[in-house]
Amino acid sequence: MDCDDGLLVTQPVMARPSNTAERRDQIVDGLLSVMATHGYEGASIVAIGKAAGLNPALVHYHFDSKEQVLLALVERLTTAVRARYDGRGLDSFIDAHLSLGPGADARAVAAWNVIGAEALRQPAVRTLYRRALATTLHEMRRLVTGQLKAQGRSTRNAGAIAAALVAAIEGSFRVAASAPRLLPRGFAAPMVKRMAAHLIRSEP
Amino acid sequence: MDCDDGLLVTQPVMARPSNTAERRDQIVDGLLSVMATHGYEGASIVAIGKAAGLNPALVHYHFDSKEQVLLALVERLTTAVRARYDGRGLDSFIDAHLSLGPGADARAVAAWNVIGAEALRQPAVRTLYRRALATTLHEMRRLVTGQLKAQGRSTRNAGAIAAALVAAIEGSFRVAASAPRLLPRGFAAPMVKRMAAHLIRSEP
Amino acid sequence: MDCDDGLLVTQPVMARPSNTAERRDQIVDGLLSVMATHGYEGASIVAIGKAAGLNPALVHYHFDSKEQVLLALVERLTTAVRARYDGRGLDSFIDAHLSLGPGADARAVAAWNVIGAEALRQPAVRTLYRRALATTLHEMRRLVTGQLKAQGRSTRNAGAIAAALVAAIEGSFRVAASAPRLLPRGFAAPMVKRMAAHLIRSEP
Amino acid sequence: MDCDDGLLVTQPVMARPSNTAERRDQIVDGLLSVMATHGYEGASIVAIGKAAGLNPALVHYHFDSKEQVLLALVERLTTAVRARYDGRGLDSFIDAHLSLGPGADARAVAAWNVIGAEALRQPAVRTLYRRALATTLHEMRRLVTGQLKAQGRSTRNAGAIAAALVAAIEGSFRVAASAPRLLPRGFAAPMVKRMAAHLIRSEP
DNA sequence: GATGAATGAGACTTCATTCAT
DNA sequence: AATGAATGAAGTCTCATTCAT
Repeated sequence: MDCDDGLLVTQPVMARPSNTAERRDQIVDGLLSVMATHGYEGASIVAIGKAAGLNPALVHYHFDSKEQVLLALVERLTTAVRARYDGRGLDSFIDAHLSLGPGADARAVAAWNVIGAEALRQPAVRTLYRRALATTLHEMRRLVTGQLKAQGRSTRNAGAIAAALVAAIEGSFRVAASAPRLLPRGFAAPMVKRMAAHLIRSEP
Repeated sequence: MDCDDGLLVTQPVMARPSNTAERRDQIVDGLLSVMATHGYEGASIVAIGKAAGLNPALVHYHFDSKEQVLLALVERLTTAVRARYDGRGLDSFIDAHLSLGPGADARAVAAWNVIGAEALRQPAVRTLYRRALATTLHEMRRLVTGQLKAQGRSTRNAGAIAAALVAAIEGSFRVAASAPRLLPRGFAAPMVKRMAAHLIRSEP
Repeated sequence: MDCDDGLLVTQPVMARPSNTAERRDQIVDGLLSVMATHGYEGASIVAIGKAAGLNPALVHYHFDSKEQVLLALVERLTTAVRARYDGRGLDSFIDAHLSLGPGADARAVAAWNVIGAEALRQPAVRTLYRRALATTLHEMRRLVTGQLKAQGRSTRNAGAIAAALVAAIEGSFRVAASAPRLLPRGFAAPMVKRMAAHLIRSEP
Repeated sequence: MDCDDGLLVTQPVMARPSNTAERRDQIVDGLLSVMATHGYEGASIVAIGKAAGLNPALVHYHFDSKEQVLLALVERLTTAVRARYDGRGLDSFIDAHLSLGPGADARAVAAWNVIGAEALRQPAVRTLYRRALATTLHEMRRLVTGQLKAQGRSTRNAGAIAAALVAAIEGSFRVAASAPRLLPRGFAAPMVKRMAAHLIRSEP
């Protein structure tokens, strides 16, 4: 039988199991909810706490600042998109972004718009947001170039085509979040995929 | 002793000529500038005043509230787009929105994104923003339907095509405002026009 | 009769006379009072406002931050001492610091102690506090050296003598503020002057 | 199975040997360190814990409140001075306070200043601080009176002389803590001893 | 019209303290 | 004894708005 003589007792036993990961998730989710419906200005710490079902002061126990919560949310959203993409080509990539399947989340779409606006104000957010856009643009261009080459076409306009497709995706979020009732249901993914096909096919 | 030279006879004697219209313009322009660079949260009354070169207290002399300034800005932006459209068809409509000519205003593009986000929080803004989107969608659909008919095609998908084109326009704003250096210069208008042509031509 | 044609009307008339100087004085005085009795931690903005008879929010209208108020107080105290010194020699210098005359202010004495402690925490306070000490030390040394020379004595120890005298002065504040009832009234100035005379006279 | 080797038989079986005394010392030392460099405001429980190398929550296990830690520190400092005094006369008493020997501790000097300021705010601290001052004053007066009598002089001014000497001691702390580089090294003890000798010798 | 001052509400954040493991 | 989590109070500061000149 092991006899602990107390010499290593200073940092043992994990007196209380940590639930930080879980709580952080809750809080980020609270921010997501509030932001999707009330914008970033409306997302006060108190509101976040309420949405998360937690005491507002806990937010600052698990995050250093409100900005950190927002950054965590940005990462969650970008990670989620990446997770939906299975690497199987342009159409799949578009679908992953427009999230037509069960992963669809209206809150995420609305929040993404708010983040785009908040990127103006908070340099750290801007950095993450731009990085996300850059990553998307880069991958889109790679996929477009691939298809162009496969069809023996010029890749001169690959950049512009990729940019236009990303714009169409981002714009679909915008429009969908702001005026959901004005739009045909599920118009986005098929249309963007058609756009992609046409733009590629019409290159020389 | 009368110092008024009498040219402005509709004003009561001794009164200064009203400069309200001019001041309101200055203030709205101040909001536009600040919002484009610091978001709506960063657009305090003091900041607006500074950007407008006016004493901040004047803002509340000429507007009842900060929200009123924002509404005036929304109207100015939508009016400007409408003014650029000469009514000569789909391409002209797209150009008017993507404002490639001398009317281009990076501030307006950025501000429009912020307004889209702020629409979540302020019902009055939401109303104007949705109305602007609805107007654009409606006109776009009219133009698309016109071209489809002119080419003897089905108009069943006119709504989805219009929505996709508007999304591409709005998305171009978004992407352009957030990551101007990642994009080919002036990619937007030609690409969206190509998209429009292809989508229409591929309808049965 | 002068007829103002309105061209220079943009920044005229001083619509409302500024009372900032007066208010700032009130606020600094409020801090002085609170700090003397409740230390710096007890000097919340609300407490300062109450002591000054002003709305607490006004503090931030007239000062950028609480630290600025403290800095203004430090400057007021050092200026007051300098103002009491008429430049007439060592004894006069000592009297100016120990403020035996009508300029005496128990609050200032207590506050000076608190400032000395707060200098540890706030670099800006530390800078001012040290500068004040340095100025006093420098002048004290000049005066001591003058007397030593006048008496044909070595000035080798002038620095140590000056330091000891300044220490005695500062210590008198400390002791007086903390235990006023334990001390003989008005003991400080005569004793420090006697110390000065003796230390000088006993140099070789 | 018993792991306790039985050496600490006064403890209940299986219990850890108490380390409370040691932990309390660590915590008091943590406060001393933090307070010397960051003042009392900067001495949060977290900061104390970090300085002590302990989990912050332990502070409240070993002390009822933060104030109790401060009181323990005050007692430690006063006890230390008393311990350095060997009861052999005025010079020895002065040396004990100015702690020129190996007992010197810059942290203690700085902390003592902070305690003097904090005495304004916390009645319990004030009590201890005043008691310490009173004890020092009382002993100093006893020593001064003794020397005066031994030299056949009037003891009328003994109180003022003692007060001035205590002031010089306390002031040396102040000045030393705030502007160490402006002062001749080790100036304090010799100068105060010289002051004492002169003041006594010049009494009638 | 113009402007300095004033105010009440509310934001984020820190912190001593208590609780639960 | 030790430690992660939780909480309520309070602090500084910002801001839209109103007031007074």
